[in-house]
Amino acid sequence: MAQGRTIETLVQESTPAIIAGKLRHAIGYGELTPGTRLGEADLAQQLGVSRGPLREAMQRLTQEGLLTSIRNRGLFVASLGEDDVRDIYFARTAVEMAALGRVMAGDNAAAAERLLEPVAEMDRASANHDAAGVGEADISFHEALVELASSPRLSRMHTTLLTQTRMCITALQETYPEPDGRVAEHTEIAETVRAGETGAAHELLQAHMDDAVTRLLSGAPGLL
Amino acid sequence: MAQGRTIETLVQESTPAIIAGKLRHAIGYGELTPGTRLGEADLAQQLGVSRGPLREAMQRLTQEGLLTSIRNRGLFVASLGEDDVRDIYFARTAVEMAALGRVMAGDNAAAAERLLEPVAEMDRASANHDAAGVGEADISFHEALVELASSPRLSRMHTTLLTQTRMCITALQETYPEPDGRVAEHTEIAETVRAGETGAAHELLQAHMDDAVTRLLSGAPGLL
DNA sequence: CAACTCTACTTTGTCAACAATTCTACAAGG
DNA sequence: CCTTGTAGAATTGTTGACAAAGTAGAGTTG
Repeated sequence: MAQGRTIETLVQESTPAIIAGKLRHAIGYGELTPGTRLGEADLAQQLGVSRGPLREAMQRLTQEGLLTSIRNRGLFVASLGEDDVRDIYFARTAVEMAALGRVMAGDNAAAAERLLEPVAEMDRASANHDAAGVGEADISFHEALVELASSPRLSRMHTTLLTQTRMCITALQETYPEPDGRVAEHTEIAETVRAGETGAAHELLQAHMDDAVTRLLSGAPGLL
Repeated sequence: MAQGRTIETLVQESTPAIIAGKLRHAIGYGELTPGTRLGEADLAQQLGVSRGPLREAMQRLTQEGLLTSIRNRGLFVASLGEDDVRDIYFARTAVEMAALGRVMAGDNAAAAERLLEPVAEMDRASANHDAAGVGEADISFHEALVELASSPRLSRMHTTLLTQTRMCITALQETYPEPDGRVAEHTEIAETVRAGETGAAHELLQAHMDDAVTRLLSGAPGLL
């Protein structure tokens, strides 16, 4: 991302893109909870922009599936039911399995090193009993995995899915279990990558995903 | 989609969504070729809407990656280089392989029937020497495959990828080879699904995708 | 003759006002 | 008492106009 240039790139990204990023963050971290109605006038004033650019940004998020639009009634933060949780992880599995396959066709050692960075961060956060930090490092691990596949389209799709994953995690933060197990799980995946054991790595990742779903759903009897 | 109701649903989709659909179609079918600059005033008048809704629609397509935005200079139809073609098919493979896996965990016979519908259409078009029709049926086959997985997120991601696939096909329509082979290929996949031969189906689909890439790239020495 | 500068034009980015629709509250009737 | 109809208020959808940035061309200068 930030390529240490002498002069920072002049071409700034468009205003709607910036606003969309802020909204995406707010939604992912629970500042805007599912079902919330996004009043244009309020939001615009809050963000210091006019309604025009804000509406453009919201269209982006609608396209991503983070907002649902009802004509003449406004835009709402998408609600996630049990089916949605299952679908999010199903789609994530599809994306990350493909990424894993491509990564393991390349330099396994380098990939493992890269993957162990967020694991170390997770370990650190775990030692500090920082539940949010553990969650964030978890996300970083999977983000790194997909980045390593260097597929722009896979990464783009994954970004949306990760935002929705954050929504799930934020909404059910109490569900977070023993962090030591998570550190071990991720370490194991990284080490399997290093060893080049393709089949095992895929199985571990699949199990990791299935675990997450059952954990989330067992902790969420009602919908989000 | 169309659920034969007595009274059709009253809530119409938002204007930006409609416009985005039209633009997506125009881009997919080559009415707007890669690199084209989209002047707002012209397009708005041409579509019979004002600049506001049009801008909102274009933000959607930008989010999808169909348009690239350069601040203060306008929006351009995304150009597809060789790397993009490879990436499109890599992402499509990820999505469709996952869909295939889920489909084959269900009713294989029903799935095969559904998949053979576009194959029949392809055969018909092939008999009429209708190259475009063959291509469209090809797309329909893969669309049906993903629909059968009934995963909203996978379908959404796939829609974008199919638009980009159409761009490739449209840009290199001359590359289309003997349609008989294509009919056979798709038939084989559908029949393998019916037989429940999971491993074989995945291998066939993978080969099908790889073929498509090599065919597209061999026919496209220059970029699109 | 090439390169630079300045001017005018076109286009995008942003904003504020108007029109249309929906929600809320309240009153009337069965 | 519940349902139905009707105003008012608030919000979204759309349009048009203004300001900023970029582009193209002619003119000038080395």
